[in-house]
Amino acid sequence: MKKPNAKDRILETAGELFFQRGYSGVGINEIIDKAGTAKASFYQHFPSKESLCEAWLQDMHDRSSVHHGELLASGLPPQEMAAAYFTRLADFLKAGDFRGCPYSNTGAVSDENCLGIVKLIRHHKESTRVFFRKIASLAISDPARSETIGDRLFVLYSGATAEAQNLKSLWPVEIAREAAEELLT
Amino acid sequence: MKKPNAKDRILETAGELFFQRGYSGVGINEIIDKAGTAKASFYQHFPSKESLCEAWLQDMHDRSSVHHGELLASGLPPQEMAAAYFTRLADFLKAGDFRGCPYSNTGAVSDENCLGIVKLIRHHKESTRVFFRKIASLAISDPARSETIGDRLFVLYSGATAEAQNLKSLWPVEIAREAAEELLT
DNA sequence: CCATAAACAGACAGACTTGTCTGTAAAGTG
DNA sequence: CACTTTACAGACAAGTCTGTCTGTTTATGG
Repeated sequence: MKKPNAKDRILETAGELFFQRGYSGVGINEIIDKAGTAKASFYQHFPSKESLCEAWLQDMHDRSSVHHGELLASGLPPQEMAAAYFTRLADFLKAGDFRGCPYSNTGAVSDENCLGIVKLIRHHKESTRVFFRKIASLAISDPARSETIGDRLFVLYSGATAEAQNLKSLWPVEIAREAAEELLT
Repeated sequence: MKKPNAKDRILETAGELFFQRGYSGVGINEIIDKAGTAKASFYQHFPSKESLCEAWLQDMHDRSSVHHGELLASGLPPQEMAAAYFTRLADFLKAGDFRGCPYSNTGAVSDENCLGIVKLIRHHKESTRVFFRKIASLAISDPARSETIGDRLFVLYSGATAEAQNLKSLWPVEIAREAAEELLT
């Protein structure tokens, strides 16, 4: 009988629900019901729904940073690094019922006065861009060219995620993976 | 003093608002207020908010089909065709305050029981994919290869649109345009 | 044992949502 | 003029949402 504290349960439950149905599609009441906490407990830990969303995005970003770091430290050749990344992306999308990128999905519904959320999305995306640039720099010696290729990998990754969601299919990820491997040759 | 009929005013107003703030971020009341119609008039033309959204998506799809057809019939060499497409995409995003792809944004907030909306999104995306495949077929003789390149153009286009929205910047579109030109060489 | 902190339950306010309803006014058509 | 279509105005229902509040229970440390 695992029973983490209320804050962790809320964060985990909210994460699943936000991911599955989107930030605007989930209400506080459902979150606390599914997490088994009282509303007062929720507002003791999070001042608002928006701040809960920020905590969720931050949490995911930290996890993905770890993953990026591990992959970069793996010593794999860059093509295989990219291939491993896209393979893992495919697994992630399939497991999540093709719900796409949580950051992009959240950005699509948060207006510009959600400053904290917008900033977290931007920060994560920029950090992902840097990750791809690092992969590219392992395969391409010319710095300017490697930055360009890294950015292309980033755009491919984003498009693959978005269209896998729209089309509920994995072929965009396969296409992106192949393209990435060719770019890194 | 132009005064189109109520249905057209509703459709136009809703289109602007949906695009700017997302399907779930705009209510019927605001739409009819800004369109200057009564609620009863709205429900005389559209059985629900969802059907209004479908009409909007269909309307945009029809317009983009015309644009795709014109570009394909322009007689331009494929690289220039793609370049023109991405240039126009950049203009569109800039003019729309980097609100990204209306279809993807709508898909991010419509659950799976919005069957009509989901179908329209898929249809538009598949049709855009076909458009890029046609461009690729003008540059690449091998059919299998040209389909692959077309799909890559499609993924690049999607990623460029999504990340221009997230980062509020045009560089993803520039990157995608350059990559597209290289793919078609 | 007792005090303090944390989480519980749940009513409530106030503002929003979509959609229905009644009734009125204007415009076009015979 | 009479009739029909179209649109107007706006109250209303029934439900949702976030956030606040009061009060009770449970657990933990001294």
